Amino acid sequence: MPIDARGRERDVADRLHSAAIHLLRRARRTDPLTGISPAQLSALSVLMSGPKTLGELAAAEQVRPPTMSRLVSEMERAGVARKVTDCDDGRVVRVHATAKGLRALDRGRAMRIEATLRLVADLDEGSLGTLDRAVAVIEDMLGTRAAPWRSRPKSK
Amino acid sequence: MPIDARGRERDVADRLHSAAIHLLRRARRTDPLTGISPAQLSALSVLMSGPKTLGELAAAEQVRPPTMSRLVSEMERAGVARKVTDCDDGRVVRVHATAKGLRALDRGRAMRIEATLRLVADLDEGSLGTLDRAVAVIEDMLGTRAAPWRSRPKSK
DNA sequence: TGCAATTAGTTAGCCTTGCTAACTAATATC
DNA sequence: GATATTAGTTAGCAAGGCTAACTAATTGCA
Repeated sequence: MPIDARGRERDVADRLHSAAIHLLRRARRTDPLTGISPAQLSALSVLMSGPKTLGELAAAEQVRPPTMSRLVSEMERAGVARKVTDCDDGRVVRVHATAKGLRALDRGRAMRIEATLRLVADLDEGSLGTLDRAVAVIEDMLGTRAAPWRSRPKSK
Repeated sequence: MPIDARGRERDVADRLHSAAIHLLRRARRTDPLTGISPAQLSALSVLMSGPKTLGELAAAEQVRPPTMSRLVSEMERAGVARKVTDCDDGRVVRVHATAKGLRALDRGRAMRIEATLRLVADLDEGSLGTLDRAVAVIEDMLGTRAAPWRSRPKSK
């Protein structure tokens, strides 16, 4: 199918992309208050389901290994994560969230979500349901399950 | 209403936020191919509906004036935008997209959207409809109408 | 066994894009 | 005409992407 025949899909893709940009720009404004950076917070949320190797973490976060390497090093300096070299394979690094990290996640997450929450809180039940379903569609689409903080065990 | 009573809203806000992050990380991977940066592309899309002052542009893009000032200067250097000092008020700078800028927008936009489109294209009709409605909800929520490239004149 | 290939992660160095603080220049106000 | 105020800019910082090139560990095979 030629791509130009996909008017509807293109329109949705376009507006979805734009909406994501503006949503994040809005949410980002509260970041300086949390004491933990967005990228760290996102990585911590992945670690909540258990330790991950650096590579797994990079893949989950859809960034390159060097990016994750630096991020994790900063997280270790900040005391929110710990790097543990694997016993069996000396190359792999397992990254654990520390107790401090988990606490920071709770705090930071709450603050970051707050901005989005303030928007969402004004919606009627129908709109909320629409968003809910759409997010599920996106999660499936990307193969990323949103961070499994709730009753949503990570299967991947 | 205490914030902890908002379980549903919080869950949606949380996952929406996370979905937006991962969606953009995915789309961003094509950026190096476009020859134009994401921020420039987004700004150009705003300019498509006509010239804007630098301040208006900053507000539309939800960034601070210095950020937009630099971005526009780079866009001018790249030949995709032009700054014109207002005749009546020598302080204000009107930013215009150039023809080259509009062409770049078409090209760049196409490439960026392509990544999202590839995801969206596999959805069934129902999921697509869900996304469509959700995006409309988000646009209303943020007061941002997605860039009016299509049949969606900017009213604001 | 020992050496080559592969794999995981790191280091170095670059770029973009946010920000605040402090500035300039133009306008508005009194 | 002196003083606000307003629009934008400059300077300087930080986060967080990337690639290229490296180290160290493991695998695999001759």
